[in-house]
Amino acid sequence: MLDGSFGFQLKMLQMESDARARLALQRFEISPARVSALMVIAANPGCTQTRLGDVLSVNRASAMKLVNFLEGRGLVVRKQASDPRANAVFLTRKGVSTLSDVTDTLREADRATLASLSDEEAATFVELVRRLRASGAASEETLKVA
Amino acid sequence: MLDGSFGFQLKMLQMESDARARLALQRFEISPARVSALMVIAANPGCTQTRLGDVLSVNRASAMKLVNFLEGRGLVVRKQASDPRANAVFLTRKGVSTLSDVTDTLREADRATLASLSDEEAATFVELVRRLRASGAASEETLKVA
DNA sequence: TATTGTTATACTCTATAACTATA
DNA sequence: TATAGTTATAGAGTATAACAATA
Repeated sequence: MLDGSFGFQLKMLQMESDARARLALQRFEISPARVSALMVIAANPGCTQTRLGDVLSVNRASAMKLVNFLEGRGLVVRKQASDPRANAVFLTRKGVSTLSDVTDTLREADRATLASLSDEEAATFVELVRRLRASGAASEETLKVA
Repeated sequence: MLDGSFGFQLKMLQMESDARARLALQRFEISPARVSALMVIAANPGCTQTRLGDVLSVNRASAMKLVNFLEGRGLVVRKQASDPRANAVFLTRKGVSTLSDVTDTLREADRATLASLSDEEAATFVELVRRLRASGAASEETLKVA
């Protein structure tokens, strides 16, 4: 069976990782993507929806839907930003505790994904992903054109 | 800015890789996913649509749409399989030559994705992805439940 | 003039379920 | 009964375009 291009291998691995995370998050009734949004808001208290979208690489309209969902769940709130055009988004108390539980669950899922590697190999892999991400972010404007 | 969970980092990296591949494939007017299907058929001449779907982790209906597209482009043909219920899918002459061009293009895109790593690091990364994929395939039935 | 949030709409990819024809 | 292909339909996720309020 063909191994295919590296891009394909990477995609299949990511899908595997996502499926594992989705399964682990079932009891919280939340998707991995929505947890990511929650994480970004937690790390950037009071961020605008547009800024959230930038970090997640989705547009304003999509970022708004994420916030709508999280707000509907009582995990985040919209407050008035210094610029009255913008919303400042914050985690609620419930959002903080939910994120804590969910983070533990995701950590386990990540561990399962990397289970076939030694501790050293896994650390190397995580570090290389981090570096590739860091360098890729620089050329993101170029790619956005696509 | 939050680095987020490993799964999130992996997803962002994959999206970056996919966007790059999509951009590079623009002149062929074909998506990375459809090229992957073409690659699988090339490596498995005469494979059924169901088998194609298994390898790509999509169901029969989705695999059929991929074959419809590739057939419409004249890149593959459906022939009668030994089991008359099934189709045997093959690359056409045009499919072979297109795949060759497209493969070169994708190789460049992959190189660009890994450009920030040294040759040794890139080799390590590719190898670790391959191993993670190989081990994950074993537990695929479990994940499909999700 | 540019930007934020919003709304409505559409597109892509995939899944599900039902049907047919074979095994 | 089980499976391959097909078809129609639905869902998730995202994008685009236009609008109001504000900078």
